[in-house]
Amino acid sequence: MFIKFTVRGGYKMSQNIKKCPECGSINLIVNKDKGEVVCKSCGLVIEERLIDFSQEWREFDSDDADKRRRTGAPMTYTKFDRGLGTDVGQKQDIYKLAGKGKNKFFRLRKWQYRISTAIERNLKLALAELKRVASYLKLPKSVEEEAARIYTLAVQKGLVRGRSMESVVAGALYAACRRHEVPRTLDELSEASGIDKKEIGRTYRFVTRELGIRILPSNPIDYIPRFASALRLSADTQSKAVDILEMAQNSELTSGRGPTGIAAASLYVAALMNNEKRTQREVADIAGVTEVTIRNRYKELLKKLNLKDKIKKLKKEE
DNA sequence: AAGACGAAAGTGGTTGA
DNA sequence: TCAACAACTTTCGTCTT
Repeated sequence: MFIKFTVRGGYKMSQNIKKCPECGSINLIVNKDKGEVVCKSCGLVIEERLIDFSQEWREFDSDDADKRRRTGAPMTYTKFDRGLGTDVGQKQDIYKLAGKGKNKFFRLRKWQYRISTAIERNLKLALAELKRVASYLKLPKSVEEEAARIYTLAVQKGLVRGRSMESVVAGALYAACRRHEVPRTLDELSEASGIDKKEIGRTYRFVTRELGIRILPSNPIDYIPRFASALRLSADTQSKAVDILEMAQNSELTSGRGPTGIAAASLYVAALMNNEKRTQREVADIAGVTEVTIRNRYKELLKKLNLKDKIKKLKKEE
């Protein structure tokens, strides 16, 4: 006989059990509920924990789906109730009720409204704002989700009190970006959310400290691709900049310095070497630092990495 | 004339007493 | 809580291309 089971993905596998290995009988019973294959003659359990991967139902229309599906939408922090909330009815349901039923219905709705506590209402607003800023910055969904989680925790700990909701949202987003290694500068967040840069930094520090979120110092390399594309530099220059950055990190030029400044400087050098020169001002604007900072970093890079000779060589070759 | 460079003074945040 | 401090910025004058 064949015991057929379907593996996820639709791949079908059949296991060929023909007869009982003990008594040789071909009289086998498959008990799907228990997941067993038993020999009818001698009672030997040939196979236990048989797994049936197939769905035991199929859905042909949305009615079937409603009746048979046992799971709902995925849980998400980007909805104020994590996507798990239920509403008491929509208007169209009223017509199915009459008299007493109608009254009950309105009562329930009213109560549900009241039960929405201040926290939930705050979350609702805040998550809308979060969504707006995240999409403005074109942040990936995972970051948005993380930021929502951080914000939710912050609200639960009462950290929003005395601070503006928007600034906490911005702080949570900033933290989420850092954790997911898609750093945005404070300036960018400031522009997107309309909150003062200092304020975002303050709440960011406060929230991460209070929630005990550990955040690694952001890696300058993470900034390279974004800056490079904003400056329309070639992929070659980009990888060169990363090389330079790695060399800089090895000679401990990077510690204690602002990561954006270093990223900007190595991009500037890489562009120079690849004959795709950008002015210091251009790079500085994109990276959100001043020319002076780039100059300082640039100077250090040349000195420590002996790039000066290389640049000179390149120039002579031209 | 634009860009690069450097000096000097100012800013906001951290650290250590 | 305050002063010292490091990193970064702003501003401005000078030099180079």
